[in-house]
Amino acid sequence: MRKRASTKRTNDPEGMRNRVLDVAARSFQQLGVGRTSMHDIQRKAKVSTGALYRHFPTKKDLTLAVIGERVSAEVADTWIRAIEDAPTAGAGILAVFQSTIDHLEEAGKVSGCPLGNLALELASADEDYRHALTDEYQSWRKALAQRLAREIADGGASYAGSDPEAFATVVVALFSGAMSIAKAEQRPAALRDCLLYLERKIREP
Amino acid sequence: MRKRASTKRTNDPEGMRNRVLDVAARSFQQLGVGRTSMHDIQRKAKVSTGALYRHFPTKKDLTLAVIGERVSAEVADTWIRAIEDAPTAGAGILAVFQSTIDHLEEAGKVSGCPLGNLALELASADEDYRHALTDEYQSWRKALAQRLAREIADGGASYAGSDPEAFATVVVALFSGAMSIAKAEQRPAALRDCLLYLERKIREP
Amino acid sequence: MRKRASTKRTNDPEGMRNRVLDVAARSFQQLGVGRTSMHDIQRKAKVSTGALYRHFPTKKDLTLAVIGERVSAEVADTWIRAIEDAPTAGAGILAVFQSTIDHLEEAGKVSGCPLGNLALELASADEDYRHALTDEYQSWRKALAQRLAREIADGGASYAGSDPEAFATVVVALFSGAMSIAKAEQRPAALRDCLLYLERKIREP
Amino acid sequence: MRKRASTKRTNDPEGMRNRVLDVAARSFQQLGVGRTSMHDIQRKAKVSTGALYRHFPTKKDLTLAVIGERVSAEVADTWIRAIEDAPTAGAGILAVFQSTIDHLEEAGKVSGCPLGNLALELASADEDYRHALTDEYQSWRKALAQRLAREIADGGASYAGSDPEAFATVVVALFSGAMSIAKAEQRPAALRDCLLYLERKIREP
DNA sequence: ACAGGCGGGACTTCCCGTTTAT
DNA sequence: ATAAACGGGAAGTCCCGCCTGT
Repeated sequence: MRKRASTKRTNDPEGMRNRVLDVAARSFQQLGVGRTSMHDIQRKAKVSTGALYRHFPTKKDLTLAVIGERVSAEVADTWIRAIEDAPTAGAGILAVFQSTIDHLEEAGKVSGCPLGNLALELASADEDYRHALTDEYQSWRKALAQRLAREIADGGASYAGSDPEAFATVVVALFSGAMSIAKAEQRPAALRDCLLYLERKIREP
Repeated sequence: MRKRASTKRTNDPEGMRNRVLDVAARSFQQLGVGRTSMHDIQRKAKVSTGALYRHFPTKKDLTLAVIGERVSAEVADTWIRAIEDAPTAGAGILAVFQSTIDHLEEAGKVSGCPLGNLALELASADEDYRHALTDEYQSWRKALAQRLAREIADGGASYAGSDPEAFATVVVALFSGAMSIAKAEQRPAALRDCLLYLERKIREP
Repeated sequence: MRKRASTKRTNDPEGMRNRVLDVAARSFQQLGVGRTSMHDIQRKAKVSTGALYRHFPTKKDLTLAVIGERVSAEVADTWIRAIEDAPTAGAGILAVFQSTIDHLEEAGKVSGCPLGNLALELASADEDYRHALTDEYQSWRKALAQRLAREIADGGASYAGSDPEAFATVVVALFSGAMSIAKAEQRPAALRDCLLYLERKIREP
Repeated sequence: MRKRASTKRTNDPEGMRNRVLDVAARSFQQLGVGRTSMHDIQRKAKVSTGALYRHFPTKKDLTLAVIGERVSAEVADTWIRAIEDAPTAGAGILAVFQSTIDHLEEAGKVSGCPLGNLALELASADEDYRHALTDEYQSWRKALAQRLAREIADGGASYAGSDPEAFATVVVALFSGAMSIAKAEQRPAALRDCLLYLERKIREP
């Protein structure tokens, strides 16, 4: 009862895995996990069912891999490195808001914060998702808080008060929330309002 | 204790409609729209298929009704009335954060902001949803901004700067974002951090 | 985790079932059962997985339905009616051979005898298939044998000897075997040889 | 009883090849090519994957080898030699039918004609298969036709008419077709009917 | 008005033929 | 030469939103 069709095949597990993760990350970001079917991923990544399920036995496995390998990297690239490379924590924060606004305007549409999207969609679904997502939030806030703490110790960053952790949370919440509103409205106005507010607080505390 | 002069018919269209909306709103909030099935709603609201579809011909109709009638009311109850009834806008904002934290601790679990949940899930799915949701965000910010504007005109609310609209957005973003984090972490710590920050800014500007 | 997409739908169980059977019968005949996938059938019949499996829970169910409703009808149309309508059994037999050859030449390819194809492929796979297939062979031979018996009783059809059953089997075997060879060779030469032989036997016994 | 002067290596390439062909031929005959997996063959022939693929890089190669070396030999043994060794072509034909019936009754099951089975399964799949299979049919008919031609030239075999080629085809078709029916019915009745018919035609033309 | 039928499609399991690391 | 990994794809289960005969 089997069909045999012989076309040449090449084994490239690493490339295959990456292709799937890329496609999945992109679709999860734009449509959400629920609206992305495994079949869509197969088609867009040009991967067969067998190959897909060899690397990611369930959709959950794939989703967790996207969170741990792609969303995580995106948070690191967008926020953590930016914060660390900036002259001051405050300058880094403002820079990220500004560059996010620029990107959104270029793109012409707002698909939201990769981490925030998944957090809202998956947090109530499953403990494993929740843990993976809190880990990402933790890294994000920790990177911010550590930089702030250093500056506070050096007598700077007075806008953050004496509690760098709390202020890090405020920044993360502000960004996540503004992104939610921006996504609903499909325009970055909310982000711009928050940037304005932060500029005032950071530059003239 | 007396029997009401009621008709023979056991039907109660209005009551049924409300029952369905209640069940749906609750489930949408806790599981999301996608994970809530019409069958579940039927069962929990004790309504038959035909009766349900008489009132809400499609799931989309039901969802829009939940947004326009239930989520809207929740935003009004939780934020708009609280802001208007409080002695000052600032006090109102702090009170809402505080009471939200109290509620979450009582409930022992965090299902997130009703509006934020739906916004993230539905915004990218359909224009009709998006419009209904932005309307809610607008009302929320507008109520805040108007109160702030009044106080600024009276020489108060200096923490809000000169732009009440922008500060309103900041508050909404802060609340939404903190709720996202709180939902992911299943604890209201992020809200508490934000409350702390706001207290400092509002009380000693 | 569900996607909802609303496109209009129409319920037509009967039409759907027939569309599937048509497509399946055609593909089973041309490619064989084993080389026809349920997915192929879905695509060609423009039927969704759910709809397909509602009508035919397994591939076996579909295959048995094709045998009992389509192959059966084809045998009836091609052989049984032709035999009954012909002036004599012999004339009928020759006519079927001739018209088969004509059809094959027109088509330019030989996909074999619908019943024979399935018989060879499925007989060793499963008892249920076997029974369904033998039933068809029986009807075919029975129709031939009865016609022959009538003519023998009337003093005709001397070429068939005194045993109409055995001669019916010979005709069926001759046709099936010639079709096998014709399919392998992709030309109707074998059928023509058999027709020649039968003509000689029937016309000048 | 003496030990053979053999090499250290336990390998026996020729023997392995034969073992594989035997196992494959047997399984192809009983289950068909499609229902026979390379893994089954490996296991039954006690050969490792690599060893198998050294001799037969693809399943197609193996299948063609089975056709060209095993099926071919079976046709030669069963029909061609029998025809040549018999006192007359007619006697040979009858003998083959008879011995086939005897074998089937002994075996208690009917797996069909090795050539016919493969022909039906593979003819429509691939040109290479088709050619290999038509070659076998050709040899079979040719052997029959040549013997008949000799006898006709000697004034015998009047039952075959003047066209030995056509009658050879009739015999082959009759055998193949009867085998199909016998396989479907799992009893050699159809073959017996055909034998009866042929006896009458050949003995008392 | 209602229960059950219908069509839609997502997800997963299974196994097969082939390739590759060892 | 061997066993394990790999990519391909068929078959099936499940449930959902919607429609319809009674």
